[in-house]
Amino acid sequence: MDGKNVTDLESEGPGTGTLGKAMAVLEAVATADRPQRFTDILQSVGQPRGTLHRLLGHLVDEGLLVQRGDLSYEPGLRLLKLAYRSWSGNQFRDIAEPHLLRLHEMTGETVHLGILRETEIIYVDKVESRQTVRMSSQIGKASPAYCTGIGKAALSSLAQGELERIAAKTQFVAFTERTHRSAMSLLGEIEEIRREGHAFDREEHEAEICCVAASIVVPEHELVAGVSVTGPSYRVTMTQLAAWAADVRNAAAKIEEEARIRLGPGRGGR
Amino acid sequence: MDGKNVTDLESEGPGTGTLGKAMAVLEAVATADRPQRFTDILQSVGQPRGTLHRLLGHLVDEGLLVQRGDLSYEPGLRLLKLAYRSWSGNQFRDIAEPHLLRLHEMTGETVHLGILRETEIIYVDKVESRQTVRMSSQIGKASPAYCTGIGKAALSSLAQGELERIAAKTQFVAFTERTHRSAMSLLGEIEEIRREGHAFDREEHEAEICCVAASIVVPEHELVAGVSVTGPSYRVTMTQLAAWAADVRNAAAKIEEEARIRLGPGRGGR
DNA sequence: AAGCGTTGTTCCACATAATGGAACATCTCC
DNA sequence: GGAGATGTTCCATTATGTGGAACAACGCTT
Repeated sequence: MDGKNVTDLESEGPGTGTLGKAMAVLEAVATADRPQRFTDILQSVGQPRGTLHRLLGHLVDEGLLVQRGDLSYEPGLRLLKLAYRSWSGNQFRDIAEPHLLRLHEMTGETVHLGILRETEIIYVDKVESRQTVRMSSQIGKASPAYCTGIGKAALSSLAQGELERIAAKTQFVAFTERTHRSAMSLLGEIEEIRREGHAFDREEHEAEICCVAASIVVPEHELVAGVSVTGPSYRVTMTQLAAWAADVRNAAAKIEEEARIRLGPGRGGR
Repeated sequence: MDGKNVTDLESEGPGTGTLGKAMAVLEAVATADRPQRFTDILQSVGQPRGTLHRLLGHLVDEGLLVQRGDLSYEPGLRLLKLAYRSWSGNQFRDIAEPHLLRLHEMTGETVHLGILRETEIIYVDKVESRQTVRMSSQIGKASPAYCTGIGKAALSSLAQGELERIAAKTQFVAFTERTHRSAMSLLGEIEEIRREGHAFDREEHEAEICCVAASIVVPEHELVAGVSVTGPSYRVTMTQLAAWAADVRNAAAKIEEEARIRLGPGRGGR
């Protein structure tokens, strides 16, 4: 029927049928940083006008999207409701929490917990400098794995084949001067990270922001994640970060150990 | 094809096609408070086995659900990613924030901001007693409108017809002794709330918890919401709540005014 | 260890529901 | 008031999802 859906944009690919298309549209709108108009979406998702129109209609009916007065689309409230339990019921986060707090007390800087999902890191928790900010603006945020500390740490703990698959799938965008520009460059650093046991982000994703990170792996649950301590370069030197590396590795190890125990045998009985 | 999907569980109803069924499944899993097994879902969503099986397969492929080792299903991380912008890009929340903070400073108790979505209130922000808790456990949570302060305040600002439609759709569950048990009972209180301009929750949803709330309405954006101040009964008496009512109404009015201005003309040009 | 119930998975003829090209509105800026 | 966008509707075509029923894989009990 369609000659194009064979190509993989970034999603899993073929067999997902109608739902896959709907989700691609949803993701296009949710990922964009401003309300998307019909034509915008038309371009990001390569679908015929008629189809897209109906798809959007359904998404709005379902409350997944909201159409504003100027006809542009925004993510709807229902998403928040649905996500609620994927966060609040997240045992892994619960387990990690005290360790994150401890790490924050030791360093005084922002601590992140993120989970690897293909080429992305999704942040599931954050402890930051005691501020009035309540829901941290980062929860649920997705960042590319190849240019973040947690991302690289997580990648480094994958089997080589898996790592290469993901590296091949990654789109290298030069966020800053120091961002990796190729899979080769990334794979090189991963080697080093494997030896050291921790990863640095030297202003590779955002200028003036750097971090140390270590990975957390729970194979029984196909869970690959990481913790990091992040700070602004003007306050946190690389030497300082290096000094924290052991603590970060330590925290990661503790979380990993506890998760293995408390999350149970998992899909071992598959 | 199917003789049952005509009945409305709680979702919009018919014309949403395949996507609608998928979302019903997703919602069933996300709403349940523990991992759902195939058979559990089979019962909550009235779909034939074959259909449900494929549906679940697709949802897992898309990352919306995760299948665990014991074959049970949980909400997936992708939901968190998708919800991210429905929260972080939410202008209304941004606008309300300073007012919530002020209200919190005045009262010292927990302040909520919630938006009405049919029969439910979805909490989009929360300011609580300065604790170490970071992401408030409430963001994205959905509670029934008929037994919460914000819910009743929001309902009271609807046109009578709309109110009755929603009341008719509501399932009255007796959470506590004081929970409304019928639409009639609810409609009665709504009358009163309209006169007063604010609503109380007298331990109707959770024992030992009560609140005062006032509604926020931005018709241009089809937005019906509310703010509340909540506290445990042992510390916050009804007299105390009544004393705060004016402040709550005031904050609501301020938010409403600012939202009208800053959110722009909205769908007026429809 | 055989038997039975429960739970999850696969198959396939069938028709519903998605498809997408093209014509029709509607708005916007010269 | 016309030319170029941008959004909406229509409808014959068939791919896609449907769901009954048979099958497989447990986990209990006898």
